[in-house]
Amino acid sequence: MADRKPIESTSTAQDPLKQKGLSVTGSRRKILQLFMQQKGALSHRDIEKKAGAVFDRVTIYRTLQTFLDKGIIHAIPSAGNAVRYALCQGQCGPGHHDHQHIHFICSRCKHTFCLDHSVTPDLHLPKGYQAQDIDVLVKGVCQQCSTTSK
Amino acid sequence: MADRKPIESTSTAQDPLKQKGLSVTGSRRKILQLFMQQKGALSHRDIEKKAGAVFDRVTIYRTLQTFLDKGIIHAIPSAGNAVRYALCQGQCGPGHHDHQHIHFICSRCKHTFCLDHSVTPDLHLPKGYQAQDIDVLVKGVCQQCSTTSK
DNA sequence: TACAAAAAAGCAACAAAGTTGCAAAAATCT
DNA sequence: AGATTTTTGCAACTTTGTTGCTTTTTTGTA
Ligand SMILES: [Mn+2]
Ligand SMILES: [Mn+2]
Ligand SMILES: [Zn+2]
Ligand SMILES: [Zn+2]
Repeated sequence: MADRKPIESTSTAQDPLKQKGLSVTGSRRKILQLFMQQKGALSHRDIEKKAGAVFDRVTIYRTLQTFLDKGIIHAIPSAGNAVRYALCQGQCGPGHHDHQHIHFICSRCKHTFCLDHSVTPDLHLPKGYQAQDIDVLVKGVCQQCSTTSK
Repeated sequence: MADRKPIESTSTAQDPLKQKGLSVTGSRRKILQLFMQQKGALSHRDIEKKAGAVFDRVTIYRTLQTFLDKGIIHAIPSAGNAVRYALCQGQCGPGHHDHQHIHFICSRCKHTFCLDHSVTPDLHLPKGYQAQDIDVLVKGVCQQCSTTSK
C-alpha cells in the first residue's frame, strides 16, 4: 500500500471527462483544466506553453480533436493561422455543436473571448443559400483593455 | 524589333495594378486574373495549383500580402487551417479595408463565397467591448449546390 | 532606346504547424 | 489482478509560412 494514485480522481463517476464517455488521463485532465482556468480561448500553441513540456505535441492535437468531437470545446475561426478553442457552454455533445454566441478578438491584448450572453443575429441571405451554422467574429478592444490604461 | 513583350500590357495607365500603385509583373497579373475569373475565394494552395508551377511559393505569399496591403483582396477567416482570399469590392485601399458583407462556406462543394449584397447586421455587445471590424461566416449549402442535384 | 535605380522574383535554408503508423504505457473492464 | 482496450510518446514525414540574399525584371529618366 501507500502510493499508487492512478491519476488523482476526486470521487469517481462525476468526473466531467467520464461524463462525456472519455477515459481519464493526465493530458486530458490538464488540458481541460487549462480551459477552465482561462477566461479567453486557447490555441494549440498556448496549450503547449502553458502545459510545459510535459505532453507530446501530438497528444495535444489528439486531445483537442477528441474534445471537439465530444462537444467539450469548440473551434473559433481566425484569419491568420491560429485557430483557437474554448469550452462549450452546455448544449453541445458528441457530434453536435450548437453555439449562439459572438467571438471577440481583442486587437490590443490579442486574446479571444466568447461573449456568452450575446446572440448571433438573424441574417438575411440571398435566395438559395441555406444556413446551417453561423460564426460572428468581432475584432476590437475588449473590456479589460478599454478600461485599463489609455 | 519583333519580340520583347515585357509583360503584355493592354494599354498602359488603366491597368488595375498600376492604379493601385503597384508595378506590373507576371505573377501579379496572373494571380489577379485568377481572382477575377473566380466566383469563390482562393487559398494559397488553390492559387499554387491553378497557376501551375510557374511561380515560386514565396512569390505567391508575397503577392497575396501585397494585395492585402493595397486593399485589392481581403482575407476570410476559417476554422481549419486554410485562410482564403477574395477580391475587395471597391471602398478598400492601402491600409484600409471596409467590408460589410457575409461570407458563406458551402459544406457540400467546400467553396467560400462573398455574398456581395448581404449586410453584416448590427450587434449588441456587452458593455466595454468596442467593435472595430465584424466578420460573419455562415456555413451551409450554397445556391449552386442546393439547386443542382438532390 | 538605353541606362541607372528601385522593386520584385527566385532560391535556399529554416521555422512552425499538422499528420500518420507503430510500439510501449496506462486506463478500464471483469 | 489480469486481460482488453485506449491512449501516449516517438519518429518520420507533409504542409504551411518566413527570412536573407542574389539575380532578374520593371520603372522612370535621360
Ligand atoms: Mn465560443
Ligand atoms: Mn468577401
Ligand atoms: Zn484586450
Ligand atoms: Zn456549394
